[in-house]
Amino acid sequence: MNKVKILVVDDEEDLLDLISYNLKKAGYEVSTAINGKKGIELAKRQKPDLILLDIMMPEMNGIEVCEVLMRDEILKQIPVVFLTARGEEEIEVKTLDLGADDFLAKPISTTKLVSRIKAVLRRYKKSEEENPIVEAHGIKIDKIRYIVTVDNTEYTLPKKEFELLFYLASRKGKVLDRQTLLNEVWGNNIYVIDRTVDVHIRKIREKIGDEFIETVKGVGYRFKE
Amino acid sequence: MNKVKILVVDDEEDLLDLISYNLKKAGYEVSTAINGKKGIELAKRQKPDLILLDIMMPEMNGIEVCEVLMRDEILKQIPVVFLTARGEEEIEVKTLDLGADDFLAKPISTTKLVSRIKAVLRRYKKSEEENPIVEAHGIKIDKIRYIVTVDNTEYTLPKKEFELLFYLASRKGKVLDRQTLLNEVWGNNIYVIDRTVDVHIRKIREKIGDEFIETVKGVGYRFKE
DNA sequence: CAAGAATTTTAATACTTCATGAAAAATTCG
DNA sequence: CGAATTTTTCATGAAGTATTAAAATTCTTG
Repeated sequence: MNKVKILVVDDEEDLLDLISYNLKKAGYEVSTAINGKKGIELAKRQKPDLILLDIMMPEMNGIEVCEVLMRDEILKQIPVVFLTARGEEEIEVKTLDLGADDFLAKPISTTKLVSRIKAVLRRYKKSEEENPIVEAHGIKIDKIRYIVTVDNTEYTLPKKEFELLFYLASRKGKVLDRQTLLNEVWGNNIYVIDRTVDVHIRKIREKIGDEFIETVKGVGYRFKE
Repeated sequence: MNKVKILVVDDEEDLLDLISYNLKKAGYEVSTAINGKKGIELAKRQKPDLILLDIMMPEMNGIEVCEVLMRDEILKQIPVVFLTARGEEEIEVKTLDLGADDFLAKPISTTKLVSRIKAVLRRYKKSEEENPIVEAHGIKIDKIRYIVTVDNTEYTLPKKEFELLFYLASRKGKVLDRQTLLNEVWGNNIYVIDRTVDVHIRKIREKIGDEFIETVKGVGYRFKE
């Protein structure tokens, strides 16, 4: 449940701030670059989930940046959304084959910005997702229905408890420490003390019984194999 | 083994050739029209499975073409994907009302063109394959007549409410989050806050009773299995 | 078996989410 | 056009959830 990372590249600092602020408010992790070169560097280092790229920039424009990205086997996978000013001349529309995922004309409403970005991300949503139904020892954890079944009794756990259980059960036998669980289930950028995990474990056990999750003292928790 | 037919309408012959070439390569049967009027003629004669429509065209623009198509009982069923040049944001809003299925901003890579078209066709096909009558626990939802029957009492729900209910009921047991519901029931390109879903759910419950749709806190809604 | 360390449990508090009512905006239809 | 209906937004409070702190318990090890 890590936050989605977005890289914004624009030479106008004000706009960078504005966009950054709104994307953060919408729950994204944002990094910014003030020119194309820095943008490429950051992209390589961070591997963001989406790049928002201004076309008109001095030195290296957005299209050039995009061309560089496309040459990298990993970076080429990342969806790119272009920002363009209204009235900018067409840039060889017919021959360009850049792989833009969307275009947003400046100025753009923040609502629209966010929802367009959501739409693009949605299209890219990873298909390599975990199997949504985990079964073992008479327990069935169904992420499609958000229902846990133990010996034909159904339980509805609250979101965090369900996701914690699901995460553990998807990795049967593996001991996971608290920090890992926090990172993976809660998300990287959340500030929560690790005792919180204990309490959730306790609540899960309270509901479905304590034979499924084992404690490994000094290390973490493990779903019974 | 009929090929899927796509009609491309654009006034720029080069672009028409480029798109046509790539769609054919992707296994589609392609026909082209160089202006809106010819496009409509061809659509009537051929009944394509999808229409790719440039917005900016002389004489009759893409929006006008679409409006004509919408007046025809048969043609209105065909999904329309718009091609829009950068900076034509305003137009986009209008086309939403027309029931556009997607937007492609020029310039677009041919790979993306094809994959987006595939996505639209997939989505469209799915809805065709849905059984138009869903029954469960004394409720019958009939999409042919747009009537819901609960214990022999008939209800006529407004469009959005009906479609939301139908969508949920067609996926019994599956938890659907608000964003998915918005995308699937409202459409990809619409900007509506997700609390809207809540209100519609409430109206549905108000009318047919609240035993059918369950709330999964923090996740979404689910039709009782 | 006692001390220290780690976990479990309890309980209090802060935080989220959703249902609801009402009103504004958009759409439909006469 | 204008009234009726539908759709969307907004504000609020109640219910449910998550988090923290702290006390009780269990476990480990010398």
